[in-house]
Amino acid sequence: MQHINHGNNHHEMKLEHGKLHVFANEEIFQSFESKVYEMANNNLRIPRNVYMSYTPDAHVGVGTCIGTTAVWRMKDGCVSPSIVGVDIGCGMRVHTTPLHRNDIQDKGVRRALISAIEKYVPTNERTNSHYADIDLLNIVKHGLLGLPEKYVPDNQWMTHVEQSSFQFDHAYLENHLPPRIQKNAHGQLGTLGGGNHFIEIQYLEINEEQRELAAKWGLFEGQVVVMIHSGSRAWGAMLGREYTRSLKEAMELWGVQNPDPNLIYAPIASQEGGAYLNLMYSALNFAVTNRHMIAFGVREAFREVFGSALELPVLYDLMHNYALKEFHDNKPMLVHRKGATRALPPQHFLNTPAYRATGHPALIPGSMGTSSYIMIGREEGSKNFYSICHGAGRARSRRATKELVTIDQFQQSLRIGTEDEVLVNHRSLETILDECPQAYKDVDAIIDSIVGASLADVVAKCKPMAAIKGI
DNA sequence: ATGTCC
Repeated sequence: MQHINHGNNHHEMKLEHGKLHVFANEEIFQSFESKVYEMANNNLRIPRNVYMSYTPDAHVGVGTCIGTTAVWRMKDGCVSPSIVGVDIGCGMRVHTTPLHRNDIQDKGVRRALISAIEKYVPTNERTNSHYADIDLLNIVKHGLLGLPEKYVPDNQWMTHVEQSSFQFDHAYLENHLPPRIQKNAHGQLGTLGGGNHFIEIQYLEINEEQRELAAKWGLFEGQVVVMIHSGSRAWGAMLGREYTRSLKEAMELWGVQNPDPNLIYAPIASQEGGAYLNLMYSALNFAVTNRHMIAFGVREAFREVFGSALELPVLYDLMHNYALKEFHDNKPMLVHRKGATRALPPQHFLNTPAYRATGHPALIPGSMGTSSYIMIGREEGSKNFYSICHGAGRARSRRATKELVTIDQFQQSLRIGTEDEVLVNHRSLETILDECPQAYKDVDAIIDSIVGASLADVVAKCKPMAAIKGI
């Protein structure tokens, strides 16, 4: 495999079927196993790919590595459900509070917040939605624009998001809408889900060099913020599965060959490709609304503890599993991000108007017990279609983690029993052991890779004080 | 990721 080191944590790998760019510092670059290059090589066989890259958090996934940015032209390109990933529309959201970390240092206060959040945000609702007056069809068709006004505390909840609504041809939806999926999905609106999804209460450490920008964004040293990580729940998973099956059948019919049976794709212009894109947009609408409603519940919880005058403005909401039509060099491209986060620099036209001048906050979670980050994109990010990492990235499988790490070690990483303890909603850590920090790469090395590659800068570090997880 | 498999 021919390898060009461009310096600044930027590597170019010449694989059999095309070029792969890798953004990683030396330590992370050396840690990549050969399987991630095999996967890239299979992905590069998809016709007319114009760009493919890994961010430093890249690791093996189904069909495609998590941490992939892959681009095709709209006019003759392909769309791949495998490069979007199974949790369509999964993403991050941060709300600020007027509170200082000292206000919630008391463990009793933090426990009260955890209980209140659990009351308003079910982790795994299986009965009826709390929100009987929300019309699911309206949500999947129109995203945040489909919400009744009473669920929008302030107009900035509509404007401080990557995208509030995704438009698509609703005919595709109406033809593929099993009633069972509708019922399940409605019951899940505003619920957290399991796996790596979480709600964390954190406090900020502002990067001195970005103090001006932090202030513009309303951030201050020691500020309490709430970080939310969730996706499209069963809606995206079930429809995604259905469309993966239909694309697979189409590929067999067309005689398309790929060594990886889990790698699914179709031309954007094909009926099947178009149908998938339409489904995907409905899932993005569900996902952004789901995070909005989770935040709405978190706001209720904070008001229960601190009084009903308290407001929780949204800092930003953005996704890391999707395929978006974006203009790059004035040409319409389909940019797939699977475990990759858009980080646009100041003045870039793709910024949502509220963040046009400053660039938007790029929200990067760490793992339980470690720091998360609020970043700002740089001009140089154009070399990677403005993609940066989506988190620490898994270092080992759930199973391997459970075999390797003890409960004691997990407790230590949460600093249980100290002043610094990260309080967790679970009484036993056993059920979420596969989410311990030891399951993930070192997030600081991942961020170092991104900063060293000049893709983005750190605005604030977010230190965990309490974590709410599903199972 | 997902009422985790019909």
